[in-house]
Amino acid sequence: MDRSSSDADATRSRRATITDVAQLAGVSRSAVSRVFNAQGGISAATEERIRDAARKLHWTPSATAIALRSARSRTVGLVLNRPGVAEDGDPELPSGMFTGLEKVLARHDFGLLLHIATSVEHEEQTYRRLAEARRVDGVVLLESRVGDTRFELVRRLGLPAVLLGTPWVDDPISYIGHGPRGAGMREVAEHLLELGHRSIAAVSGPEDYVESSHRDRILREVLAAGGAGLVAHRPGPYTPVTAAERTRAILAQHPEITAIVYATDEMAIAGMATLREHGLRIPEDVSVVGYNGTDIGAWYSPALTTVRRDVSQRGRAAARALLGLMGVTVEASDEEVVDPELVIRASTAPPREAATATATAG
Amino acid sequence: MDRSSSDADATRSRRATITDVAQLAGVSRSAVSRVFNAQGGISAATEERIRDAARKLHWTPSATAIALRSARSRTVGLVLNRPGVAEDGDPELPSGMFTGLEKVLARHDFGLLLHIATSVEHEEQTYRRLAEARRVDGVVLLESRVGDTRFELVRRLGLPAVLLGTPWVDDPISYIGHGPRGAGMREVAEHLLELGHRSIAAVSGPEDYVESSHRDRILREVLAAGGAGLVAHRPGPYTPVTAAERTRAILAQHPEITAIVYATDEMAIAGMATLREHGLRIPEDVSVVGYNGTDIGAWYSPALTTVRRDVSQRGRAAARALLGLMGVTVEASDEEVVDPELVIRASTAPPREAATATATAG
DNA sequence: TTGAAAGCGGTACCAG
DNA sequence: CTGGTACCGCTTTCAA
Repeated sequence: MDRSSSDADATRSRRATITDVAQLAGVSRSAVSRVFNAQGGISAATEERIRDAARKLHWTPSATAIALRSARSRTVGLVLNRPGVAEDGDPELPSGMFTGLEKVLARHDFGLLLHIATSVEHEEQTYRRLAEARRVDGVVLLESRVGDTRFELVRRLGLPAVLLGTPWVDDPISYIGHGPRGAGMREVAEHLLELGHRSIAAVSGPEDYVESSHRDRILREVLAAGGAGLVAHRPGPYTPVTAAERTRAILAQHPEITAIVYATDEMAIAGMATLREHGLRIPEDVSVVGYNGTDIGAWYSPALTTVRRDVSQRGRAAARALLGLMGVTVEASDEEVVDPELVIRASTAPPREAATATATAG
Repeated sequence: MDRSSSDADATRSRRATITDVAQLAGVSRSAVSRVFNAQGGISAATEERIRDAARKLHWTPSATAIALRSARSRTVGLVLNRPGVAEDGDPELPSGMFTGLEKVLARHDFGLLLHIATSVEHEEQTYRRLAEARRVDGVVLLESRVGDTRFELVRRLGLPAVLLGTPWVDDPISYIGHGPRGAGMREVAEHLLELGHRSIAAVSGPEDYVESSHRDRILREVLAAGGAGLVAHRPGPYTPVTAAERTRAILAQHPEITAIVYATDEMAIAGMATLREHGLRIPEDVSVVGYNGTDIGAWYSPALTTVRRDVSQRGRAAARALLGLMGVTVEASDEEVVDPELVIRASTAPPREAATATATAG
């Protein structure tokens, strides 16, 4: 009873269309359409018949037909730019962000179309294609870059867009910025200053990433104001391998540093491994701070001091903003924008000098 | 020259349609269609004019119109089932898999529609919606479960599907299985046996996940054949917190164990933290093995012994299989299916007893 | 080699 | 309150 029947069903029985429903209910297609678009003007009895028919036929309006008719696909595009994927790297996806985005989009019956690009050109090419083929009604832009040409591009394409980050120049694009507080770096700097660190290094993200350079700037400013210095600053891609390499370079040139701030938790972990290879203990010899990332750092030993940010919340905010731009009425959100939070764990401690000084003083 | 012109362009100039192109080229719409579908039967001169016109108008066929006309959306759906997302957990996305999938799909001009469900019911509901609204031409099923009802569901929905995993029962569904070799667990078991371990525990994934139970079974079998025992076996969700909890339970009940095999690298890291809390050294007192995951384990100290699997390759294979099912001719792939590979690092070593025995014997 | 016309599955305007 | 009908943008016979 099973082997062939299901196959046959799938092949034979054409899916029901609005016409089938109308016929079964004995009404016109317009009537069916009205019922399912809550336009009113249909008698209760008729509506009942129509809904019955639809239920019986398992009918749901075709998203494609609606898309054609309304010139809206109810889909949002997201292009992840991951250079290096070509070489089979397995880049981490910003998972929290996805869940945040998807949650809000799904609630409004929007889909999320994911693409992965391997270069800036490839990325822009992808937006262009998505827009021209009208596959999406809008896009979420990730990773704000210095010199970013995407705002201009999406505008030319007539594509509503929201940037998850802060634009590098004053630009009318909608964005979910990193907030006024320096994305948590102020707290990091203050924490290190309080502990007594004066020679600090940063292994940061790509130089042309707005957020990365913003974080560096805040770090540098607050440290300077506190009488300390960012003695070394090594930008680079967000990869553990780079972090290890940068850490080695810093140790070679600035053996005096007592703390290193990494751009991600993964990089911090790779950095700690490198520090250990050099016979340095954490946090006794060098304090280490991570950022964001998974909470895997909590399990590391020593547990990693880091900055936690609610990326999922940011994703939701971006989705709401984008829906608004696309003309969808979104429920007003009472959601607070939460500031990044410094999570102090065991990888930061007073530097040896300070500890000694204190001991001597005491 | 810019402030208003671009805005106006976006608002005013309706996007070009095939009719515009036809008019500009002085031909019929059919002619344009033929040119862009490589159907031949158009003189070189005409084709040239048509292409010129299209270029001038920046015209690209509308994906929605094509979708309606052809009854295919050129989109593949992927529903991630992440219970717990509701509570703001940030589940890791299987990134490598996505890049693998996307790469192949994009090459064939297919999009990847991502959804996130928070329960099995929600997940099935999502497939149903996607199918009924004809938003996708097929779906990729993740995480094969015991008692899985999705195969039956997608069949009923007439939705081509490929399971990334092995079905729990003999089922006609297409799938990219975990291979005959026990997904690398045979190697893990042999490695531990060779080192001399005899009392081994497993902190594995959810009991109703086919792959998890398969891995457990292989582990148990190979260990038994080698005269060792899987003395403790604690399934649970793939989370570090669970891993820590399970590790504590194992230590309490089976202090004699000398090695623990974890379901993921993240879990292994949490487990190692727990072992340390109990004053145990790794690998001197307890050997630890992870699985898959990011390569963050390489930077852990001690570097984590794990099983590496090319998930991106599996993603590509799934995409090719699915495209095939949907009637797309995919280039024959010369890609070898690579077996999971045991990566021996520093977290595994001979157990103390064995080490002593050897020393005594030597 | 090319054009005309009939849809694909809906929506919305206009009558009645 | 309900039905008829002209599209949305493209593909595909069928004729010419």
